[in-house]
Amino acid sequence: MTNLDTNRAFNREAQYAAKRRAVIRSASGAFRRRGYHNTSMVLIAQSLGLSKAALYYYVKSKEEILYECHIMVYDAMDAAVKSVRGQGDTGLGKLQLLYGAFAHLLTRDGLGLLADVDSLKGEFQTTVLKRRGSIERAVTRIVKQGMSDGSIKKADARVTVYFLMGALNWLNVWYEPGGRLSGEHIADAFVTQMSQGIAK
Amino acid sequence: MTNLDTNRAFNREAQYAAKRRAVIRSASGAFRRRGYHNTSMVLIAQSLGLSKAALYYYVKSKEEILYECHIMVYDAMDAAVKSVRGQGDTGLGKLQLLYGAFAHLLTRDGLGLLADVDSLKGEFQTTVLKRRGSIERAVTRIVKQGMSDGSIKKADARVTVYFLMGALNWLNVWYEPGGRLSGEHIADAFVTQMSQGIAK
DNA sequence: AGATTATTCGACCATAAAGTCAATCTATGG
DNA sequence: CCATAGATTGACTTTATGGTCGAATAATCT
Repeated sequence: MTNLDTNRAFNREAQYAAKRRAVIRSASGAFRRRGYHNTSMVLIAQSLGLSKAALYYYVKSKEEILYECHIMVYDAMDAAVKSVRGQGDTGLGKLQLLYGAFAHLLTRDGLGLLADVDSLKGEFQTTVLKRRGSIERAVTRIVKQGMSDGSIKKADARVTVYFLMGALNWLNVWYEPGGRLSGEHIADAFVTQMSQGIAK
Repeated sequence: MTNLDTNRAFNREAQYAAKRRAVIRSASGAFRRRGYHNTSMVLIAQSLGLSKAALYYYVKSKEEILYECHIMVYDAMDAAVKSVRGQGDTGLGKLQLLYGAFAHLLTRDGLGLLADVDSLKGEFQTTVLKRRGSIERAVTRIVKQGMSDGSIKKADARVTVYFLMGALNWLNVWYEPGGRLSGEHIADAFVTQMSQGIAK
């Protein structure tokens, strides 16, 4: 096996992985715009110039696509959580960085939080709920930290977090990529609004 | 035709209307919990102790049920908007009343904002979007009023409103009637958070 | 070039769930 | 107690769509 061989083989795998990702990304957009159940496999296929059958070469089921869409977002969010570790002096400072990062993910980066968790079954649903819970807990932890260090006003942390996450989730419905409002603009506005809402 | 007749006839109609409402209400809850597409007509029927066929005596289609669910919420919200007319001295004061009323609707009163607008077609969808737009415009108007009278900090009113409406919409996902958090509690927290987020 | 493997497709199958309908049961009025 | 209108049903049809499969095509290796 020559070096070229492994390069080729690698290329193959990379090609496959790239196309698989393309399927997920394309579906993700369609799901966000039209909803999971209003998006047929044929439509996803067409938007990629493929036949429906070809899709199943890259993916085991429609549900798996939805699952991967969720995972994609939560991976990005986990990365954001990790990236603010150490940064930001107070809890509020940390939260500002994190919340801004979230807003960027969901606008500039074209990712979309999906609400369709109920369409996932069994293991898929369990995992996704776990991931969502994990994110929420991370945010809650920061909020509580802020309440301890005096940067955030004391209140029910759970409600606070749900309030903030809700605003983010609603982006799916109204944010249009390339529209009047840029991701930066929105992220700024959200961070400001969030900060003032909870700062002490 | 005696007086009794008209009473009876009225009773019939009232009975019919009441049962129809029961169908909508029951479906509304199921839609909120499981999602529109994950809720079959058979399930709705069962939860009312009826057969699926009987449902179609009260309702023309599943889509019509979804439509009515939306309308129910928007009617309630319109009423809330009307009820704060005249009340509240500043824009912020008005908004506090309204936002609290909204939060109450969506918790205590068991109504649920649905995001499934994409599952509605044609006239149905148009109307629902119109109603949603109308509510958003009403809220925007109040926010702008607040920005004029100095009670609300100047910012992009549209983004502000979306932010606030998003937090409300997310209630569907996490609020559980009869759970640890009462509707009152949540409404209070939301109003506080909202106020501080935008007050000058 | 020929063999082998990766990719794609047309045509089909399976099924869940919406929607229909003639027949039945139930209440109301005379 | 019969007649009529209201209410409900079981059994059926229809349809949309997710998913499968063997064959065909394209790419890669020796």
